[in-house]
Amino acid sequence: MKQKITIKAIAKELGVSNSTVSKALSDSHEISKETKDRIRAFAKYSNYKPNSLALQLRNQKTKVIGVIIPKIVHHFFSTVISGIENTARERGYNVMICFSNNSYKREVENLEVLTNGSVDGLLVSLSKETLENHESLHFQNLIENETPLVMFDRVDDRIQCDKVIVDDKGAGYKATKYLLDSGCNKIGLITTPQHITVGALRRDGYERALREEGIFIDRKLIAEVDEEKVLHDEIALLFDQEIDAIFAVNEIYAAVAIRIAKEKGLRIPQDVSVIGFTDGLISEYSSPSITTIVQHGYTMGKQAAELLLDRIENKNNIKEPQTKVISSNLKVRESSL
Amino acid sequence: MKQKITIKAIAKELGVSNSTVSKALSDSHEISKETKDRIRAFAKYSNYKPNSLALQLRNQKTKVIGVIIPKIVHHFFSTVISGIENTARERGYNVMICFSNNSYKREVENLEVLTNGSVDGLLVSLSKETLENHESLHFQNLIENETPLVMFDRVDDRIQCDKVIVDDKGAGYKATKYLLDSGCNKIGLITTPQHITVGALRRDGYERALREEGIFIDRKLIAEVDEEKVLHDEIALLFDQEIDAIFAVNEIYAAVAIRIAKEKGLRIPQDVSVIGFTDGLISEYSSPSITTIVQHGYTMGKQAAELLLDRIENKNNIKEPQTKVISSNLKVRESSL
DNA sequence: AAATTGTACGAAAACGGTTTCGTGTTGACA
DNA sequence: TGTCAACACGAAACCGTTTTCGTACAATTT
Repeated sequence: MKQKITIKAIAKELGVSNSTVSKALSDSHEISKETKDRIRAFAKYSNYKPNSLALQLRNQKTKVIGVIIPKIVHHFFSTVISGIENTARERGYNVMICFSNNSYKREVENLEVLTNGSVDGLLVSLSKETLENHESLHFQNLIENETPLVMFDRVDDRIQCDKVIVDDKGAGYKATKYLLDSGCNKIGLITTPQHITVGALRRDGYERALREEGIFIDRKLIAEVDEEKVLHDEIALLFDQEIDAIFAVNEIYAAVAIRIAKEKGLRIPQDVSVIGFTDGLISEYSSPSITTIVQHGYTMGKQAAELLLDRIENKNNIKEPQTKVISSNLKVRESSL
Repeated sequence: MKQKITIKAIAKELGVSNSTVSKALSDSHEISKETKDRIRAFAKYSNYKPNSLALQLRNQKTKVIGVIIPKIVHHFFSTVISGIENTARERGYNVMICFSNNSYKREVENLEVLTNGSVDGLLVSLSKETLENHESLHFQNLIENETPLVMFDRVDDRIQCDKVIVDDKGAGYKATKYLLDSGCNKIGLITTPQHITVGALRRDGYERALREEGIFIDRKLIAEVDEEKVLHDEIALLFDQEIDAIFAVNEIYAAVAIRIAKEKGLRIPQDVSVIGFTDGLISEYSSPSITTIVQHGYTMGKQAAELLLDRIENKNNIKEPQTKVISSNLKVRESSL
């Protein structure tokens, strides 16, 4: 890469001092019109652009926010990123994105790198490993440093920072209630292991809806699946029970459930209704299209970014961490009555 | 954010000079063991970490690569990003991601921001608008500056830089040939308008395969769809013709085609075979699952990043720009015979 | 005893900007 | 003619680090 032109070079070329050039370019009243014109013309001619590193060092701020997410190849997270990037850009910030790949070690590494002065604040969604092992001490340093930090979606309650989460419990309730209202009462649940907070919360909502109707919560109707390899088989077990509906905590589980139902000769939604979670392309384009809880990832990203930028710029000088809850709604499609 | 501890602060605290601290921390032989120990102990105690901005300015390199892509909420691009981030990380680089949102204006803006010294090189996939209007002059400056630049997937041949592309023509040929070999000969094509290079190339491959078999290329069997709103209707028109197979240049088009076929009471694949492009979640999880050309986005990202990092670090001092072609293969699933 | 070498550290420049604080020149005014 | 303000610009510090070079002192060699 060729050496870019600097203020020094301009100063030398035109026989003036650095300060004069700097002031001329920032339209200071201290500089005469003739000098300004001369300097500006030359700067434009030589395609001068201020070196942002130098500015960042001087101003002690980078106008960059760091983002750490579990993975990018994931429809929900990519919509969140989209929301983050958009609001950041609107407010003059850039984003630096890292992926923990659901590994604790990589999350810590990313944290190390990003907090060495290259970002003004952080947006984090915790990795699966971190959640499983309940190890979030690496964020404690940030809190002590008063580094602006906002967690979203996959958060740890023990860390005192701003948070943006989905009303998973409410959404689970909403989906289950819908199935109950449409006449189903043998509702299977396909969820994650309990340490994945979002899965656990959606399950809570499911159970609450059933209890309200006085329906016994049958463990046999609940499948906790984890490993992707045995996904199909584990879900198939559920169909050995007598069921008239399925609530799946993500769209892949829902799609697999539909496939199995078809294999068993069951009609959807006449024999089995299916509701998924996270409104992605699968839900929209498969046939039958899938009724889902839409999660508003874009909104989540937007709100998280706004919360962070307000902290960074100290807009509202609130001290206490706040938590925003994004409510989700049901989008009824073909897979439910 | 609290002021972090600096070398200066350590020096002052211990009554030594900056240079001594710096040297001690980098284990220079110039410093006595006792002094080193004293300084290191204090640095560790006070949780000292070098300010990366200062280092970047000093070393005239940021260890960051910039990425500009049309959009992130797109399975193929997110896999590419994944490949980029992984190889970058392995080689000690971070990535800064921007989205043009398919707008020329935003692409230029992003370029401006990223090339002001904050990145060592750029990875770009052109926006739709840029491709439509054939305006890629904003990249000419980069070439003149000798800024390391690699374009991938959506490239402009007129820009002299490294490129990584998919063998779209070959893939289109491969898909069509497969349909022909399986006994189909009235093959509909669902593609993009001609200015989208990838669509045009896949169409070329389609036409070549037909010509080789001496089959007349029927314009009525080719649907050029663009606006997402009328997607369904435009594709439906194709089914007014007599067809026994569909080749769609992306998976959404394929999914919509399957839906329409089902609506018309056609069985898949017995009555109509369908092949899509870009192996995403829809193809994998919908039922029937969709035969697709898999594009190896991860590999593309990886190769693009490697090409760029080699340029940046001047590994192989090749001068001429090179182009890598990623070949794609057909993944046969349920939607084809 | 003088010269050389080695050790251990400090001063200063450099990266590319901004900003504060002079300072020389001019013109107006008493 | 002396004083003062306004104007237009330059010197230098600063952001946090590395690195070159200089140097004081002690130890060794001649």
